Amino acid sequence: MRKEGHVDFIELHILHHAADGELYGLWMIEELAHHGYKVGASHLYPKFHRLENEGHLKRTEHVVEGKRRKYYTATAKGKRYLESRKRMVLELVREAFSADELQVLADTKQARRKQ
Amino acid sequence: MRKEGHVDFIELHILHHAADGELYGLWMIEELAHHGYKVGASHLYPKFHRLENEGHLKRTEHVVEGKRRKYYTATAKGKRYLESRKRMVLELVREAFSADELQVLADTKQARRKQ
DNA sequence: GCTTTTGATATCACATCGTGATATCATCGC
DNA sequence: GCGATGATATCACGATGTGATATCAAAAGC
Repeated sequence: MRKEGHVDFIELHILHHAADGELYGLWMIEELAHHGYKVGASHLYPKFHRLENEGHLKRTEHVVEGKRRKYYTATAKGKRYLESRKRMVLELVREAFSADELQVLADTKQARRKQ
Repeated sequence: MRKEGHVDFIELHILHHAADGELYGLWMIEELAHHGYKVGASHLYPKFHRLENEGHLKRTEHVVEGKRRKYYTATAKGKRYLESRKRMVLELVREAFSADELQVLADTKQARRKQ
């Protein structure tokens, strides 16, 4: 892996949330679990470290509710990388889903926005 | 990898095409290249073998235009597996894309269908 | 104020997977 | 037959994923 032009789904979820705000390990593990991804700490933390080394994530350590956590946010580079991968996801979606499925998807999203 | 509940993008592309009709190695490599995935033979063939062993793909070997090829199609199990993974993709898409992006996607798909 | 518990991060040893290079194989054109 | 071509297979190595276990800091119990 790590080859230019591949899509790692868990990485995408991480970067998506990190582009939106702060996240930390255990929270991310639960978030992924809600989506059906069974990701352990030994999978996630090394990924964080790699993404940080690559300059896609930025770490800020602080204490919340008496818990020492390492929060990550996406860097500008991380956001650009995320967008490029999202474009690849769209290509698969456009190809593999029917027009009806996409319309339902767009509708439910639109409806939620109006609430 | 190979953990229950994870999404492998290249596998998804393979299964999508295999659910639609026959495919073989070199064709799949080119198809993936068009989408920006730089996948080599040493990546793809072992994947085929694994998917076949798992009962997700079925192989039928025959000669076309004087070329001996191993064609794969998705089994019923492979199609069910594909659908379950597609649902996970939709969850990411619903979360990571804006209503406008999804509407544009649905529209372009609809337009193409009418041609 | 020391110990246990709890939330959190880190790492170890092993397995699986991805990668470039190289080998093998069957058929065609000559 | 023999080289060229399209196609599949595999090797050796590096990168990643995995379950188990360790470590760490602060809070709660006593």
